[in-house]
Amino acid sequence: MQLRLHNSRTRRVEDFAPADPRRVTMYLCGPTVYNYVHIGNARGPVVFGLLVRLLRQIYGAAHIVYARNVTDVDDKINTAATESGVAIDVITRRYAAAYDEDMGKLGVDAPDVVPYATAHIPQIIAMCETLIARGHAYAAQGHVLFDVSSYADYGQLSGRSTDEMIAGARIDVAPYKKNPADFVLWKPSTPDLPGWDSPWGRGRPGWHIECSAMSAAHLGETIDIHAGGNDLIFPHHENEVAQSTCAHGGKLFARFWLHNGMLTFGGRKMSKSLGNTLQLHELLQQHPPELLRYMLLKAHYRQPLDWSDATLEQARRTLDGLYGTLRDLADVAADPGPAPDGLLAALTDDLNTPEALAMLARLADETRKSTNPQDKKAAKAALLGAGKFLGLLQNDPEAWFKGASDGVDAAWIEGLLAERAEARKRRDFAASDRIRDTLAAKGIVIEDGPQGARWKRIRADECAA
RNA sequence: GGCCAGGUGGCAGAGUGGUCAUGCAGCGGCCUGCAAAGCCGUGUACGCCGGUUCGAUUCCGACCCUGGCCUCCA
Repeated sequence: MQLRLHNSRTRRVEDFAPADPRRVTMYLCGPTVYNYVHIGNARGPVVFGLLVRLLRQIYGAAHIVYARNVTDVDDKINTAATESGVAIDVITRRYAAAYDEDMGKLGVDAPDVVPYATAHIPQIIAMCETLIARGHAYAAQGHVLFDVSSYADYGQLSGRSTDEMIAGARIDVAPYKKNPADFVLWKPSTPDLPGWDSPWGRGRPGWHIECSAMSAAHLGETIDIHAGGNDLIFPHHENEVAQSTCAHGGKLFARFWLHNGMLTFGGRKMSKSLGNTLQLHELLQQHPPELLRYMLLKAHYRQPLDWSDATLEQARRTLDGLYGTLRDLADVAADPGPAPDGLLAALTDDLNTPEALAMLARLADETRKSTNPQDKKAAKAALLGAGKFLGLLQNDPEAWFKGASDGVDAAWIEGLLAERAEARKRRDFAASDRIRDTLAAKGIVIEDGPQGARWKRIRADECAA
């Protein structure tokens, strides 16, 4: 099955083949750990994490090296530390740990390597020195700046010319810059802020050089796939290309560039500066993690994806349907099978998760409709296998419907159900319906079946309807 | 203003040069004491205007609109 991926570098969907199938390398720009991330920040790790799962399936897990960095030196971290009066390393450790934990809840597999910027200062300094030695960077007043005019292809990835950038530069042009578009590789630090000794005095790295240095350190000079949000194309990825290519004697930096679309909220990009963010950490306390994951896979990764209560509710009902199938067929013994070919076909087609999700619906339908026990079991195994690959449908169906304990006692429910069963046996439907109403008032819905009644929780907003 | 995406049925969201996405919601029916769940059935969808074509939602061009980037940003 040929993997096809949209390459931002060529702006086309292309057949993917790694430079070396025994060592497939991929890098994703990870978080800056100064606070909890918002749900939009989770889209990249989730969708590209799924791509890594696919790569591991195709090439073998032992042949994939996937790095997702942590930026733990940054102005925003310093600001957060100053404002909260908490030490910088406490801040970075706290939010890096929270990030790992929350990603785990979202079903994101751990990367093979998680490089920290502060653990790569020597490599960063060395890369700066190389760039200076090769005439691509210069030192000025304790800074090291990349000389944009030294790299003819600057602007190619983002599709802009250097002239335009200079003409339309809204950035403050520092007096020590040769060219307004030159960007910082290294900058001086003050005694109260994190800093490292360097040939240019005590300082700290600029953001862009960190990713170049870390990807080179762990993945080599040319990597197969570099992924990130499309808001990073310029300047971050453009600068990475410039730094890495120039430091490595013109070698291609990333063969495939993958960019995910933005998550929007109220029609605008979810971002801290706009103030329209929903914290992943909080959402995980309010909703099943799987529901959040489903939401992030619902649209194709390059499309914008709008988050709203309405779409969240739709997604929940869709998952209710799938779990309803699994609950109805709880007595069919089946373990998750291998990922079905159709699922892999959808995913190898530039990670078409909507098609993959449509397939879950078809498999669920097939599972219900199968009359032959063998077919039924096979269909359920396929459904569970497809779900497992996507990181979905692995919970106990009863638990999905009954939810976490939220104040309604299960024993009390069971007692009322027993009472109601007696009433129905007497054909005392008035009493029976009274009990149903009592439970409905608590958000419990009864479903009568051949094996007796079962129940599920619904959300408060459905009670009235 | 420049660069880059995108506009699909009530909603979400794939896809395709000429019979089907899929899900949610709705409607009709079956089942049920009544419901719920499930089942069956159900919808002249492809921003606008031209062009190419036997035929375009799908290709080409113009236009309108939306979003992203151009400054930290997944």
